[in-house]
Amino acid sequence: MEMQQAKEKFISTWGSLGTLWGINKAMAQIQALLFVSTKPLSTEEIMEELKISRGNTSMNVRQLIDWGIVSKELVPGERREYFSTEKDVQELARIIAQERSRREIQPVIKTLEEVSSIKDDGTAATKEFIKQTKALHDLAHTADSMLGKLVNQKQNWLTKSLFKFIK
Amino acid sequence: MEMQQAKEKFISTWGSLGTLWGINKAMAQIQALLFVSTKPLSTEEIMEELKISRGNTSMNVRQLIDWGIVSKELVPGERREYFSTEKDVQELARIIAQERSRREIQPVIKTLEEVSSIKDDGTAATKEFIKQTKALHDLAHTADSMLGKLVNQKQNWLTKSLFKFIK
DNA sequence: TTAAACTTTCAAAAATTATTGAAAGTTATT
DNA sequence: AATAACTTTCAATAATTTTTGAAAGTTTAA
Repeated sequence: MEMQQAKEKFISTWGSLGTLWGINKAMAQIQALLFVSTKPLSTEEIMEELKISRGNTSMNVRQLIDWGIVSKELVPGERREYFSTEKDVQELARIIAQERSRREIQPVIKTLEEVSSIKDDGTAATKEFIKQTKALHDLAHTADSMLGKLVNQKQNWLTKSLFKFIK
Repeated sequence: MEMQQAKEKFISTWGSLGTLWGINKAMAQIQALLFVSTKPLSTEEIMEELKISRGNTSMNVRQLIDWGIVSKELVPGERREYFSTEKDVQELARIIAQERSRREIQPVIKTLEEVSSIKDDGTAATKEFIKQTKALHDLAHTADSMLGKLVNQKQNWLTKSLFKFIK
């Protein structure tokens, strides 16, 4: 495979994987592009490479910044803004896990807590509802704490935890 | 909060959470409905409760069966089919993790392996590309193996691994 | 202060994804 | 074999999400 072809394949695969970590295609592709770039890129260059509009580029870059995985680079003497992404995969994974937890998992845990706390009126239906939503709440809470622990270990968290697990 | 209200809130929250585990709203809602039901439900009952069409119900139930989290229950002497979902949250989580890995993560790992194996032509761009995609491949591979290990522990896998980790 | 170089916003359009409902298919019963 | 009771399929439609592009906004420099 040629470099150009490999690059396109990588960007497109990473883009379609966006759903896995809850972001849209363009956002994931911009991140992918920056991730394999040797230097920060301008809006113009991103538009050009990915064949997307200025508006789309602007909005998605802003979102990536909001997620904390892309930052502005100011080149002295240059007017335009350049962007680069976190290059360390472990750090990247940490940030993504942390953000997904905060944005999606935690609100759901709150809802589960709420609905599992309704008054038990003694009917089988209510008993089942409380039992099952409580179980889900416990699981979600446990999984989220685990993620939290992992995520707070800056260095080699994944490898370390895998090692501990296998042991 | 009243039972009916709590149930609706639970089903709707679980439905919107569908994206988190990569399935659509109706599919997640059907699963949620079955999850808190005291008995298996027929297509008719699902349609009624969720206000969705017969076709939609049929297709999504079939997909849930395909995922391995819903099964047909045959009631003796009855013509119609009844459906129920896996009621154990840990088992449910295991199945979901396993399926997502198989359907989405593993194909991506394969692509990462492929694109990171291109010939190094000595340019900085190619070197960076290989380095970064290799790092991503390693991370994805490690994370997926970890998931695999967890997922193969039938009993209390999450709690166990959390315990080990904290230790 | 004005103009140039850039970024952001957002309503409209396009693309994608989900849903419907009726027809076709299947299975069990008489 | 015919009918009834169900399930599945799929083309059409609806809903949702993404993308565009041009106008508005901002910043820097002359």
